[in-house]
Amino acid sequence: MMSIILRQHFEQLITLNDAEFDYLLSHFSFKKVKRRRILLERGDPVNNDYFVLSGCLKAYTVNDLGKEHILQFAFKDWWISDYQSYYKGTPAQLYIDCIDDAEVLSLTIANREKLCREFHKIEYFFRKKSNFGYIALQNRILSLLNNNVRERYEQLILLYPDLLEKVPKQQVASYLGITRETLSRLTAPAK
Amino acid sequence: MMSIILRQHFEQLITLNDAEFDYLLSHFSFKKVKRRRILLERGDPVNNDYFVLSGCLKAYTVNDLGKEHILQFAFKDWWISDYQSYYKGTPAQLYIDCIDDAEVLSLTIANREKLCREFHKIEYFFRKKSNFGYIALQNRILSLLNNNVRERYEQLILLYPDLLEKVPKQQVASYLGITRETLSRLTAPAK
DNA sequence: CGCGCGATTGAGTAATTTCAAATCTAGTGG
DNA sequence: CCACTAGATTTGAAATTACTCAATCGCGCG
Repeated sequence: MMSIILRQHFEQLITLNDAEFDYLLSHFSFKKVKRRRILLERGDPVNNDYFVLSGCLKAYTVNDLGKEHILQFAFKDWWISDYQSYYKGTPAQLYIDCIDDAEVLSLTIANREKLCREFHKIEYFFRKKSNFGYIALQNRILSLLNNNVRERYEQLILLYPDLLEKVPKQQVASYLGITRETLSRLTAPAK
Repeated sequence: MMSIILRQHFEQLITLNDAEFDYLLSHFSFKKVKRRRILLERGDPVNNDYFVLSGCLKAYTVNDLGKEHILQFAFKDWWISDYQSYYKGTPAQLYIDCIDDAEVLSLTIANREKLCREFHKIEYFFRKKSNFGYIALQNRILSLLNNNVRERYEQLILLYPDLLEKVPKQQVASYLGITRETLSRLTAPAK
């Protein structure tokens, strides 16, 4: 079953015996999502954090002018949600769409907290995951502050070499905070 | 003593009796830092996470052209470090300077992990802190992606109304990812 | 075949940076 | 108390970068 992906994911940081993993898994629910389906819309209650088994998703905002800005992508082994609203119980600020047919395991905030209470090592796991996430976001901020558009693009491709195969260029542009035209000119042959 | 600040900080999320708090506190060391002193330089080993009791610090990078980009400020009740290097044990990428005479409590990574191992509720505390930090960084990224310079500035002042009293404007500009000249023109009387 | 989406290209425009110089301010020493 | 200085801020003008708008191209899917 696909749940082996979740188990391996947890076992990168902690060890679980079969009974523990089964118990853990029982707190998730499995879901298939089709390409272009919307998983979450602004204003919705944010009931779940999604662990991606396969496929590809994006979380983004839409501004007054209707422009999308992508906060994160999520592929196999990644988590995605509107965390602000998930943790605080407020309505979603973000949208989450399926870019490519996906399978996810969703975890409610209540179940997450329950697991953390019941198992010290799961609390440890999520602390570490959050630490790594924090570091990744700091690096993204530094990249936005320090680097020009070309450098940001090159760093991104270095970090995720197969991103362009998974995601349309205009969405990469949106993630970088530039227009699709500017990205297109970046990758165009040096005039 | 100043340590009451630390206790209240922890007690926002968990409860500690006197013995527990004393034990916790014994894992920190107190330090005074003078204005303009450098607490951490690129290449240093990152031994500590700093909890600020008073004063003001900044964490920043310096690029090839010698330009500073401020990743975070830290005032009373905040934590500051080069987390990537702190958690991974690699040499510092960031600088940390004292903007205003400060008192801090420092916590080594070994002591942090020890406390988390020994007290489930401290693990809980740091998980929650990391979650909140993650959310704050996501919001900063969204602000960088979604908003123009004026909007970013206005949001920042809304979020930290007394920032300008604590920090020179050029450092606010550096935090926003713009030049001091641009910030100056923002705040200039509408021509 | 044709539609729709994504990507590219060109031209003009807007925002921000760069560089240079002038001004202001707080703290220091005489 | 005043003059001096270093740091911080402001202002101006030119250069650069990215954006907007518009048109075109390409391609896969139904």
